[in-house]
Amino acid sequence: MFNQFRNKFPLDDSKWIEYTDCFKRLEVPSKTILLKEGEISKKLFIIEKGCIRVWFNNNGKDLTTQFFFENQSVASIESFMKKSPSPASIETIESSILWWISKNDLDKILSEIKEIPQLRDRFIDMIFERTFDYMKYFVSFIKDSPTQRYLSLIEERPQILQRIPQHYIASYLGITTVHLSRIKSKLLHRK
Amino acid sequence: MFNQFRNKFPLDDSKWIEYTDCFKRLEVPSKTILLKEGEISKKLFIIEKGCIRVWFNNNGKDLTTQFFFENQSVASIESFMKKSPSPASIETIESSILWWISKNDLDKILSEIKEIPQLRDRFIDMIFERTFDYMKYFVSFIKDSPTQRYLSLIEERPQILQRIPQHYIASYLGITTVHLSRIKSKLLHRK
DNA sequence: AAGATTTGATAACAAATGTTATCGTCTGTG
DNA sequence: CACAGACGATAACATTTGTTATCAAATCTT
Repeated sequence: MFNQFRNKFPLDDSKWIEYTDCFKRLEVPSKTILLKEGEISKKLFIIEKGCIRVWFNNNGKDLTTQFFFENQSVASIESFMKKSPSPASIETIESSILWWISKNDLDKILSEIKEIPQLRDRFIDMIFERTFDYMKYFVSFIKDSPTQRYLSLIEERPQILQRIPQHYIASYLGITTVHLSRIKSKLLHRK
Repeated sequence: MFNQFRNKFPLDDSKWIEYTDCFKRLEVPSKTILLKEGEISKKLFIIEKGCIRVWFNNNGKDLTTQFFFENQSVASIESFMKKSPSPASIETIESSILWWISKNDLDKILSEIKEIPQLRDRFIDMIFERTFDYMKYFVSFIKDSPTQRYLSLIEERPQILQRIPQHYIASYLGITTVHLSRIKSKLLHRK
């Protein structure tokens, strides 16, 4: 699982083994809740196989804000960094194989690798990228109609359309399943 | 203008003078465009007096995403950091007194102060805070109705209600001025 | 102070989106 | 194989929000 990263990091072997030993394997069925809204996020997950969504509960309706697939890492970042209650839940969509690391272990690793300047800068860049991603989401949500957002999904993240059940996609687009059905049917008949 | 920060930074006097000399004063009337959509952001502004909005042009309609007041700093961050065309414009709302620093000068200062660990960590924290702010905006937009968003504005940022013309507020809430009028009138008559 | 511009309210109508209910299909499980 | 539950389409109706137009008040300019 981690060998793909092995030669990207200038660490000696003993450190490398110490770090990778911090990760534990976890196999779970679909619809497993990995973090519940209100809890404090103490684990960072990496997906070996499967997919995961992050969602908010709003008066019983759920609102999905992100999907994650193989090789991506998932946590409720704000909760994870600040030890505050998570505003969102994290849940598997398919049955999945995951690896997780505790916040304690990750903190230790991060404080050590921050001394390596190129990794430190890389880390800062990553945080910026995350910020810019949120900006993009935000702007698209308030600028574009649901139809436009659906079309961009088709263009930019076809994997979502293929693997994710439609009611989660509707929730991701911020609309009801009924409305998503209407959008699809309109697009079909116009062609 | 900068003396309020003087004792927060462990810099010797010559460095302090060198750094503050990088800032230039600028006095502008209202509705001055400081950065145009599509341009590359090369200046970071700090507001001594006045207020500023950041907005996107979407098919002629504008969509305001942020307001800034006294003592806040403003730039199209993504454009500023990555030297990419800015997706947003920056414009004064009131006539304003500003201080600005060029990206070159700021980069020089940042690379120097990053060597001071506590400032470096502070800088990383600031970036995280910015990320969390965007998350909050984003979530509120997709979770709450315009009426709820308007009520939160009253609660959390009354300054905006007092100083900002209503059509910019409507644009900030993602609705038309007509609809904002309706919301206000409904709230009034219900009380 | 007169006229122009900006700002905000309101009404009438149109378009987008939500709600509820029904039905058919698919899929997994016993 | 049968059946329950999940998933998706569609219709009818309700609600929200946008569009266009008009008017009044406030503010700015000269």
